[in-house]
Amino acid sequence: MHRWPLMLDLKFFRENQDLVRAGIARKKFDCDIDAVIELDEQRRRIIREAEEKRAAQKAANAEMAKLDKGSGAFQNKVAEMRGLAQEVKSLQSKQAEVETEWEAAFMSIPNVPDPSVPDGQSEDDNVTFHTWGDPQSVSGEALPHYDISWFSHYVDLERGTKITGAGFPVFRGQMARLVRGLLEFFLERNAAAGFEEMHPPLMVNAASATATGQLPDKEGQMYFAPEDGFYLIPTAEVPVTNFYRDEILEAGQLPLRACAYTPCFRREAGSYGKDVRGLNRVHQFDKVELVEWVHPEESMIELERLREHVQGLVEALKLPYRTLLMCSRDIGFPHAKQYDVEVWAGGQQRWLEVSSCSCFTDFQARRANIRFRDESGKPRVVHTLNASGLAIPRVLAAILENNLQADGSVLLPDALVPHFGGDRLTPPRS
RNA sequence: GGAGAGAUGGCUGAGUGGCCGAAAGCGCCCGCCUGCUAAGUGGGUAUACGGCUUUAAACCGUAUCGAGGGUUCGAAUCCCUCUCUCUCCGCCA
Repeated sequence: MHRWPLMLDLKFFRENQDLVRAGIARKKFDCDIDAVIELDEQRRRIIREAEEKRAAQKAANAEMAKLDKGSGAFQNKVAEMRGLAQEVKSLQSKQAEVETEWEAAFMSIPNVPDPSVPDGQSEDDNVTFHTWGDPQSVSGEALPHYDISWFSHYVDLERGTKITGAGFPVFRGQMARLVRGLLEFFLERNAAAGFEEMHPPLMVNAASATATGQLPDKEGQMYFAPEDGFYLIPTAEVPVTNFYRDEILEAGQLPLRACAYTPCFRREAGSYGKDVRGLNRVHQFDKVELVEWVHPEESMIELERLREHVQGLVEALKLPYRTLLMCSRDIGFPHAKQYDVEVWAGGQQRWLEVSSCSCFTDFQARRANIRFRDESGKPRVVHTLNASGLAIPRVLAAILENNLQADGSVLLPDALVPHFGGDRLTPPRS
């Protein structure tokens, strides 16, 4: 009686419980698969019963349609059908109840990791997949960005705290321009690579957040406006992926590629005191995001392409980086496979994550009900991918740290010069 | 925020309590016909879930006429709530 999204391939799930179980066991999420299976059985039992009664009711209705309404036979039939009508009603409400319960249980099941994802217990088990540039080659002047004398002038965290709260920086003057230049650089480079630029809403409803997997997994990490039931987006992935929610695309349209610049809002609950200095972790930041909708058979190849594209962005900025293949316990709830790209921040002498390139296989597309017509004309669920391209604050941090000159200026990579309108950021006057 | 109008299949658009999953037209697909094209002509043309089946197809059943709830033996059709769209007014970047 209800239409619910195709959350998982039900049949696959039922018939390959062991695979699903084994896959999920490699991840870090708790979920009760037995409960889901039990609820599914219960659900199907009730559906069958309710539908049988309903079919009987409909058959009787068809007969009654042919009877004279004033006749005794008609009146008898009405009396006879009263009981059945009650049964149908109560079965249907029971069905709705079980389905709601089952759906909630189902939504808590994470995606299964791809076989190529290495086992691992923590971030220490992530595999270094690729490196580029020499971390030791950075400027001898390197300082943590937050220790650069003029940093608090250009990135005013104190006033941001006054205006809003901790973790809401105000970028000023040349730094604001540099942020804008970076965004422009990323957007243009992505557009040149075939990503359609989008400018989406910054707030989303619960259905959208559920489709991409933020709900129910990350409920506490999003800012929420209860009056309207809207969530501030933690990434443009959410509104952009939902662009095609509940749609059936044509096979010829795939792959679809989009990019979007948006501010991102993250409560970062539970990470207090961890990496929070300067720009390392803030509650609002700018990011250009890449999203793709692809044919299921191409998603893993596309992930590699996407990763290479993202690496190209970092290379254009001349920032040493490494790409990690994330291990099973370090990939996210909706992820099948994930690479993180981390740039070297020479002042802090540490790696900063600036992009996460992910393949969600059909996990998000099922929840979002995004399908395409395959060669035979049958609807099939697409695969989605996304990547940051790139997140601004940490890129900024690395540029500041790695390119700091003795006179306090920061030399900018050639690629940014036309977007910034100069080849270096200079200390503020006075 | 106030007043009014509306929401039906890929599209247009009928349908105001009883075989309505839904007329008709358009589009699309398959066939026929036709020097070619156009026209004509016959048929077909949703999705999901459940059942059956080794799988799939076929088949059977159920649901879906913006969403949710109600009335009724029976709802696209009646009632309530909500959402959205359009028009007018107000407010406002």
